[in-house]
Amino acid sequence: MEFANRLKSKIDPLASPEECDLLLEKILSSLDKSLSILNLKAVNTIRDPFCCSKNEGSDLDYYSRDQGKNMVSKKRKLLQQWSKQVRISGIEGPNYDDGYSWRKYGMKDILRANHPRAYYRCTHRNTQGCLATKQVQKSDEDPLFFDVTYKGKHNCKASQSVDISQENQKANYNKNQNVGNQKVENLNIIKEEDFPFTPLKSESENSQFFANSMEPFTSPIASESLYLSLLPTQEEEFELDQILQSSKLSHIEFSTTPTSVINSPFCGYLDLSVDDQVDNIDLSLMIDVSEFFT
DNA sequence: ACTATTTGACCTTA
DNA sequence: TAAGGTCAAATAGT
Repeated sequence: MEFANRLKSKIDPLASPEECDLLLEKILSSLDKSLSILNLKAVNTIRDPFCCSKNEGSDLDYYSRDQGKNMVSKKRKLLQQWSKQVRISGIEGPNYDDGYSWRKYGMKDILRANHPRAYYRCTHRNTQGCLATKQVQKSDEDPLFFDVTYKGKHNCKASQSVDISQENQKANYNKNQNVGNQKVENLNIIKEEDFPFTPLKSESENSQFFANSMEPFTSPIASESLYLSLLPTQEEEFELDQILQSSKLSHIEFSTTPTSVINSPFCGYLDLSVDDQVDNIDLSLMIDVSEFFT
């Protein structure tokens, strides 16, 4: 606001274009940072339990075909549903390993979407009756991103075939070795709404999260690492709140809505494991988001 | 031979 | 009725 007011006062024939450009740049930078702070707050709004439990247990009339093609009225329970967005820039593409084995059973062009949606079900559906499914669709905004929607929980025993702690070790090794871009499998989960599976121990210990789409926050280090289940721990969330509620920030007011945040391409987590990234945020900004988007 | 994927047809849902 | 979701025969891969 301050920069904008300054710019406003400069709009006269005497103001130099360079001066105005500088102020414009500062305003744009502030907007970026503001959105980053909103992303932090989105962590809490996205994880509102209601958003994931609303479908659970609700009965719905439907008709299913029996062997004789007769239509039979039945009740069914809608499966619990989760969604997350995955950024993939490596060779794995949408077939990245999330620890479960999936069988592709369909592909569909979606209206007003540039990329088809792929349908997967758990490999153990027939053998163990596991009803978990997932849908994968390349993002329209950024071809490096995939929207993944999980439906139903795994009840199969043969799941989680991948030792994720080993994967994390490998990722940390790559990070420490400062491996270049070539031939490194990159997988960044940048948005997650209640991961459908019980996080493994190594995941909660290593939980790291970072903002997506915000170039200043997509560090080269993070983009070369493998992250799985990036929800912040309770301690980290508490830490976030502490930062946001510190004296420096006591005047900040957030007025976001979950929907707008979730739909924002900037929605994501900030990687708290990289301290200087947090330092990059100018937390002294005052934001009233309701005015921000009107 | 067995398993996984592709893809057009069919079914369900709103 | 259109769009999304699933089925299953054909095909590909091992």
